[in-house]
Amino acid sequence: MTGGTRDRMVLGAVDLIRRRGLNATSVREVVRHTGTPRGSVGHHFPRGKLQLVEEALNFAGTEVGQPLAALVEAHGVEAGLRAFIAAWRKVLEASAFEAGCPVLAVSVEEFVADDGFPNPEAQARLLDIAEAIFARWREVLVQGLEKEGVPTARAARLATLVIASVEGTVALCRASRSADALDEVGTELTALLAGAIAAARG
Amino acid sequence: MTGGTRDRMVLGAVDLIRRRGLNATSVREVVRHTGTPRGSVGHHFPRGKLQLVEEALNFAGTEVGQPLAALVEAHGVEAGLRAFIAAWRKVLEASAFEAGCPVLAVSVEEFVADDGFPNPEAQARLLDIAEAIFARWREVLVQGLEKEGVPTARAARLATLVIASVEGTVALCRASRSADALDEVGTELTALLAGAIAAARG
DNA sequence: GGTAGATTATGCCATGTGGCATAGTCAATG
DNA sequence: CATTGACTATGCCACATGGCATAATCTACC
Repeated sequence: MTGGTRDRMVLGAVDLIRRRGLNATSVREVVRHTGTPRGSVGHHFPRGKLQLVEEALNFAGTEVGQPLAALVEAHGVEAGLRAFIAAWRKVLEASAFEAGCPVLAVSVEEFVADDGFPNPEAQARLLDIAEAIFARWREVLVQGLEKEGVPTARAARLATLVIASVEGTVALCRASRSADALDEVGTELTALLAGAIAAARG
Repeated sequence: MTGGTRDRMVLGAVDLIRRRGLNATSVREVVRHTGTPRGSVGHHFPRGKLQLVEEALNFAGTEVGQPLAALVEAHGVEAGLRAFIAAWRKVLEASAFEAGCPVLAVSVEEFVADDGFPNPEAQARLLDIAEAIFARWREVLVQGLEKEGVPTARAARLATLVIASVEGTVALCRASRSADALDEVGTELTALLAGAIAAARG
């Protein structure tokens, strides 16, 4: 099933949105980039570009969230944080700092339809998806922290901080074309979580 | 001098990039949006859209950095952090969570020229500017922290964390159309800085 | 008043875009 | 082997975009 035209299109959309952002990613470019038949777009995605982007977002969200959840479950939040950061470093370095997080990209842009106008409904759909993805990632961390004894309110704040700061750091790294910021943020977040867990135990 | 055509264009570009992002912001839209003469674009910005965007970025960067530096200088890092967060909350709430940080937007997109192709040189110029802006903001915090006795290395890490997490949080807030994440992150960052300063004193 | 330079008005161009319609191809099934 | 439905090929549309060229208009300043 993988390798089908449809999947290649979704994958290609993820990759292009990662690099160029939402509006700079054209359906035609996805098609060129993936060597996929142009005429099949309307067949596989009857709702057009919006549907393609929605599926790309959900795919990317799961691709990150699934392993994260498994790792936190198996080895705890701290291991999860390390893996989360390591995964983003890999995305950055493997692309010479040209690729980032597609969910962030969508959160920061406004979807402009083919008529050149923003479409409030479409925009709301995309933001709903982005919000849900971030929420899922966050929830994984919240539960991991609670499992370590961190009180709910604190766990919630820390989880938000982790997601927000890592996403922000990935953007900073793209701007500076360097992973240094990831190291700095990783160090502080690691210590912060360790401290919160230690405090919960004491 | 303020209110001139040129300045209105730069201001308009800042506002549109804030909301729509880099590539969804067209020069023509800036012109429409500001009631500014279309024919003057080439006159005031001979290097075209790229130049407009460059100036918009630098303007936005200074608009944030200047007050931040003044506040940190006058009342310390913790006051600076509070103001930094409050400023972003204002941007978010005043726009119904439709506006964010233009520097972040540029960091996350790839500039695509009018021929439909990305231009490596142009992209590098924009990233250089974004990097410099983030670096300036960060430097303000670093110096503020050092002034409170926080060791250089730690101050650097904390400053990066603050910039990255607030930028990330603004994006999260756009996705969730709520300022809740800003509260959570603000609480944690405030405590973190206070702790680092207290530790430096003790 | 007139003249030079800065500013604006307006139209054109090549090109890209998303969506669609029509027609063609292919594979599985009867 | 024929037929049916999924998939693909290709061209077209209306529209937007950035840049430019030419002409008109303002605005000092002499």
